[in-house]
Amino acid sequence: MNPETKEIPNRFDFASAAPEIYQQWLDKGCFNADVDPSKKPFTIVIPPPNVTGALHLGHALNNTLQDIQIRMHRMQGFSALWMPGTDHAGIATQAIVEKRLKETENKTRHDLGREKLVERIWQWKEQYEKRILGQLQQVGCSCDWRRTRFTLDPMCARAVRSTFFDLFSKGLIYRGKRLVNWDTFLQTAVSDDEVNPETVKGHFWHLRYPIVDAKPGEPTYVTIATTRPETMLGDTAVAVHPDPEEALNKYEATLKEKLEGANAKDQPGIQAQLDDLSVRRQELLPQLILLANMARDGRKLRLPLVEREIPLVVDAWAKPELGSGCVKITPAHDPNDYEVALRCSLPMLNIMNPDGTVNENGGPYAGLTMPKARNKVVAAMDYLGFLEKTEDREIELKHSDRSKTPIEPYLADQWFVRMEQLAQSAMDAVSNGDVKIYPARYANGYMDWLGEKRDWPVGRQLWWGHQIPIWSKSFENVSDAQSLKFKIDAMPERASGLLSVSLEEPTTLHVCIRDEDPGLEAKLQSLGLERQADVLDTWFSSALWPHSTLGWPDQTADLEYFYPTSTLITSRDIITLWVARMVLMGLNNVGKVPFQEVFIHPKILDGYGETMSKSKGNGVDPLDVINKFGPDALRFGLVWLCTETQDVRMPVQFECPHCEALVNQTKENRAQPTVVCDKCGKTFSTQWAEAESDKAHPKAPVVSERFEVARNFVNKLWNASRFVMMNLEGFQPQAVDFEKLPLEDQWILSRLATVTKATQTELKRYHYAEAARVVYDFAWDHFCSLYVEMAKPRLQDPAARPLVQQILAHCLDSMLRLLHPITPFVTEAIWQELARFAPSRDLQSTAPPSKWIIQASWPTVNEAHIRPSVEKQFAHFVDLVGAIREIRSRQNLGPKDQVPFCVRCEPEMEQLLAPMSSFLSSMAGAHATQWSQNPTLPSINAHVAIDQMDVFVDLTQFIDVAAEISRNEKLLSNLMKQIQGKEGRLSNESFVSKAPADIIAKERQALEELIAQRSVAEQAIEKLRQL
RNA sequence: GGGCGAAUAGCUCAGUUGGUUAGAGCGCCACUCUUACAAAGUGGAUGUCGGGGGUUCGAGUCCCUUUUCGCCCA
Repeated sequence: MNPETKEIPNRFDFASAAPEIYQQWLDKGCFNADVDPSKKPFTIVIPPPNVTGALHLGHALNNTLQDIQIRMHRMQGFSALWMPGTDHAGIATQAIVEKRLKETENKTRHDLGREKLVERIWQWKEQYEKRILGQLQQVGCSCDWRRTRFTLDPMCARAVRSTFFDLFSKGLIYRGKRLVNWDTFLQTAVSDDEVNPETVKGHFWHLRYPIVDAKPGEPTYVTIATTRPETMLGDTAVAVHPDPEEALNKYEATLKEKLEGANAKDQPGIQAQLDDLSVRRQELLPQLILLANMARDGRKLRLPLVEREIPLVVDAWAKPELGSGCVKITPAHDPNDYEVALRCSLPMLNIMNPDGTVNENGGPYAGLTMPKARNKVVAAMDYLGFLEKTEDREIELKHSDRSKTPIEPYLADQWFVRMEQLAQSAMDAVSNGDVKIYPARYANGYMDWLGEKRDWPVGRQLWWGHQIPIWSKSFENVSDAQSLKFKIDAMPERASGLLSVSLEEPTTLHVCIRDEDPGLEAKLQSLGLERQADVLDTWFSSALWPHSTLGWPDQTADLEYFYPTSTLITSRDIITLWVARMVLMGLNNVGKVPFQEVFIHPKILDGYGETMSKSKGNGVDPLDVINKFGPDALRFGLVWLCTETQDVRMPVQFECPHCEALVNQTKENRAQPTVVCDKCGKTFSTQWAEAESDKAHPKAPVVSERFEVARNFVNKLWNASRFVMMNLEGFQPQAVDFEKLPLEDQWILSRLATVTKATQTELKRYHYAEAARVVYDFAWDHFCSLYVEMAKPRLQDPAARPLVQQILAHCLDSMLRLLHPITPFVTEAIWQELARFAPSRDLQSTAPPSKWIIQASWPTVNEAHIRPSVEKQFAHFVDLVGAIREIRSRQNLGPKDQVPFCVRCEPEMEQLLAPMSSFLSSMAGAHATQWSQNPTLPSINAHVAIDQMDVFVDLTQFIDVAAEISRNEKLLSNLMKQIQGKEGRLSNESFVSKAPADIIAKERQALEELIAQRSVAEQAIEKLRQL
């Protein structure tokens, strides 16, 4: 043994090695990517993590996948830029800081004021950005850290201003009244994408509104039904269908059509609806027709409680087939009612304050929260006799994703981006292939969402974000507005394109400024214009990420060289919110798509198929995994599970801090503050521990045993390398003539070339798990279990030794390169060691490889080495070893017992395998006595039939008769089953007449072989029984 | 209600255009501390491919239907 190698420990000490290696990469500037005309660019922009908190396992997966592409392309000679950064995440971040403020200081944001709050959030950002970037570094991410950006930094801010100004000038940004989802807790509008419907228990209240001056024969009241009775305070009409009879006819027709097409199970339900319809026709229709006529006459209702007169109107929104056929209209608090109000020119009455209490329009109910107002309204209506009945009902209630509180629909001023053209451009980019989405099925959702072309509400009533760069003023009359507009149009900044102005009908003026310009802002303020308080939706700045980070709006060299980026790797839940918007903004701003490919990776779920989250207690912190298994195991483990079709399901365990046992996490124990270890019986605490008594127990990290496979693999790689290095003493690089190599060398080189090719192909098409599997099998099964085992005796032979050393060194070298993108630390550590023993080891070139594997070149595929015939021949050897090993095991032979065997085979096989006899001795503990077409069989033997060979192991010394009989019987029954199947198939006339000839021939041949094997087995049993 | 996806060994997952006896890792059983690795080695056991129909000489794979689960949208 080489004395030097004694120093190599038999475990990779990742805890001390990884940070050191990472620091060296940093110091050497290995991650830096610059414009280099001699290279092709390869660019990825990171999906910027939110600065709301620490990274979770999903981030670890996302970033590992990116790092693999970056490292591979860097090795392939690209100028590989990975652009890092974080996202300010408007609502989420502000919500967290506000929550903190409330908990620790019992203050609201209004106590602090805008400036102070924003200052606090910056502090939070600094803290978490540092933590997030640190985590990425521990995972091994090779980002160009010099370029780290933040969506709220000056560079991004400039891009946001330019974009906003451009869209505003093109008339693609406008302000309108829209019904928004109002979060009364955060006091901001949230987008449709940020609300979740939840089914809750509620009621359906039937209320009566009296008709003013009902004439004889007319009803004295109308009945309406609602799930939100408090909104009656804001009612401005009641609607009835203009032609109830026609509407019912239409409804009946659709029901009948549906009935015909329905299956037996659904039919009764539809029939019941039809029955209900005919009752309606008789009992309700005459009155609805009457009410429609009264509405046309301009008749009024008296709205109880607030005692307002409101009109009865006709509108098709009132469905005669539902409820009473009449519907209350609350334009300011319901999207459908809002549409009705527009059609019928009804007033819109807002009854809610931003904090979720009833405002002065609610009369006596002003100041109450909406739920309290509901109780009072219902009680009062009941008291007055206007409550007809109350039904229990399950209702879908929208909840804010951020605050988890119920949403109040609410009419407010909102800024919108007009999506018609922008959305179309992003759709075209995918349909014409400029942007390719993998896996392709995700293009559907992208297309459907963009296809709706819904205008994008971009304003948020927050303080944390890019403030909308618009100054506005409303006037009493049109002429005042016009005259100011004239004045502003005449300003020099207007002519130089720094300012744009638009008039919102009828009398509001909006001015947008392109750049941060305090002088100009002051000028506008002196004209009485005031800046909009709202900030932009977070996704507005994220949408610019691929070009804003490269310096746009300046035409920088970076932008020219690195844009469009090569690929975007992200998770499926933001395909619409983020990916689609990046495409349309890139096209609008730069005129080119932001990336050529998009890869959507799986989500990580826990063992129950639920998404991991801190609030459930099933989240796994990547750092816990790194501490236990190492960064390479974390990465390899994630990649190993990252398959095409399925989400990653990962059962989660607590690691007992007392005994290190893994305790399965259940839905019960993951919610407890303390858990008792089922191995050592001691108690440990979880993330929920708050009481001092609970906190006294040590906290258990949450990990997953899924990473054990990867940890073991890293260890295998480490030790295989250790073996190679231990045996490189006296190594001299030598030229190798492939054609003259022994079979085993040709074989491993053929495997290596094939695996190199496959790894590269699979990684390029984002089949990560497949790539990992290919290298894993090569390293473990082909290299370690076979080639290294065969190398052991050869290394003892002075004649063979130099060649074996050369092949070992070369294979290890290539394997390290192939694995480097997935497991960067351990490969770099081994690479450094290997250079001490074999500074130059390439088969083709004598030039020493790069000092750092991160900068080494990607292995090239040597097509000439790919030999299917060699691999087939070698398979015979592997079969033979397996056959003998099986007999040995069945006979319970000790490892030192050498058994003789003979083989019946053709001369070609003998030629092939006889030279490999020595390997059979070392690997199977067996020596061949004969290779022949007609060997003399040992008197007591165990027979195994393998492809083109009959192997007879001489058991004269060892036989365990019972074991051998039972082995043969089992074999026999297996053979019988197969023979039966084949005979059945071959006697089936239609198979013989219809199946292709080659398939039939194959079946026939297989049958013959099986029959031959059957008779051998039968004879063997017979013979054994006689002993 | 609409769309997408999944269901294969005890667990987590592969399975390319339909074609011998459906694979891997973990776990399990047995035997080995054999001088790279016990986080290892060798061998072994384990499946009505969710259910039901259909197409085909032949279906885990294609078609229809159904159940369950997950995600997205309304």
